[in-house]
Amino acid sequence: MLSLEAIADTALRLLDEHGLEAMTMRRLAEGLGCSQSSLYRHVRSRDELTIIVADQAIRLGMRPPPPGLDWRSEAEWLARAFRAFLLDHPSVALLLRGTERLGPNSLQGVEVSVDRFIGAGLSPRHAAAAAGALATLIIGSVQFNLYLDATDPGEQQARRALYERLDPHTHPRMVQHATDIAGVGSDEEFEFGLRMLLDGIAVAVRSATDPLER
Amino acid sequence: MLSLEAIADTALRLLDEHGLEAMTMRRLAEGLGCSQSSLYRHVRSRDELTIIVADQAIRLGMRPPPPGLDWRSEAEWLARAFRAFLLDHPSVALLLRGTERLGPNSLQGVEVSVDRFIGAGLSPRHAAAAAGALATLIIGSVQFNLYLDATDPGEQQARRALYERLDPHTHPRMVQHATDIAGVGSDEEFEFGLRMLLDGIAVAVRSATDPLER
DNA sequence: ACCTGAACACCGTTCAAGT
DNA sequence: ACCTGAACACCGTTCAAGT
Repeated sequence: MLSLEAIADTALRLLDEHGLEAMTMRRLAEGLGCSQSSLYRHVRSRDELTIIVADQAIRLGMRPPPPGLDWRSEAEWLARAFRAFLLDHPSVALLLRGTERLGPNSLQGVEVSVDRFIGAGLSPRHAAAAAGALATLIIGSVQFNLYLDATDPGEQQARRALYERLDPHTHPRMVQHATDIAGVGSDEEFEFGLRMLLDGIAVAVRSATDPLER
Repeated sequence: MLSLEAIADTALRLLDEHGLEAMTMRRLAEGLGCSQSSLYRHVRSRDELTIIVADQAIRLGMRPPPPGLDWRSEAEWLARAFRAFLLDHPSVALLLRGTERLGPNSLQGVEVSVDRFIGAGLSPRHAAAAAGALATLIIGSVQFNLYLDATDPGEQQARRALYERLDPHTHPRMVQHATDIAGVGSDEEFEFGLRMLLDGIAVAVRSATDPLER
């Protein structure tokens, strides 16, 4: 017997095992042992399905952080946990386009983020903006590095070679610092971006909570 | 007579006028007055085409900033200019997945960003990471808000209504601050994120250039 | 050597026809 | 009332056949 949950589960399995292009209505029906047309009884369209699957994935990717952390450590913990989940399920990252923003689990994520930033001392508007910027950084950093594995020395080497072969007149920095730049993987980029963003938020928190500023 | 440039131009036109789903090999061939198969003479696959188009779009989106700006003002200028370009060509944002990273124009963008951050005082590794984080924020902020126009009062109102109707037990902040949170559009989110990120980078710049730290 | 019509193996979606 | 086979209107890609 067909249910929305069963459809979402099978879709996630197809995604993980065979990638985004395998998440078709035909293969979904085959995996569930029903006809393609039956799927449309539970889902308006493939687009709607991807929104449901994305929201479901967000539920799976959100893990409660250990208690007792300050706002910054907790933000780091949540950000790293969700990023790790996406790295484990790379095709899921391709589904996250903002369209799933209003799903129940996404809303739960916004609630948690906004609550913590308000707790830290930000205004509701700033808290919402900070939560959005953080989510953008997490999801974007996975999405924009999906097919680049900088930990693979072969790929790193290939990038370095490409940079070194550029015209030193038009790309002096790339040529000069080819090894350094090629060596910056998505982990390092993410951790640096996270630190910068949270440093900036810390500045905002201080100026919001500093009695001299009020 | 068919050329890669003509193909990329027509693809961009299709994207702008009719969206991503219109960028098909068939419609491309029709627009160019050639057969579908001819396209494969210039392009290995549709995937390769999207990479070429993405890189071409990056060229169009990069405008030289006015001279004389300090590193931070220049970063803001470049970020806003590229974001404005993407908002003008929303479907282009859907193409940017990191796969285009090694195209000639993307490499030019990395060169410029890295050069400025090194000029500000960051190490090459940090400069590369900062450039990557900034690009992620710009592109992600457009991508994750593509179908949400928060300046549209109807949509803002709908979001507020949705937040207000949530269970106050599980979503206290969303209910309590529904108006505030619904009112934060992608512009505000982007500007806040940009400020936070650059504040954080400013901290790194100070600690890298401060003689006491060396 | 260059080009392409037609075909192949897929898609998402619909709907008349079945039970 | 519920389900689905078959069809429709598309895809990307290939390749034998033409010039």
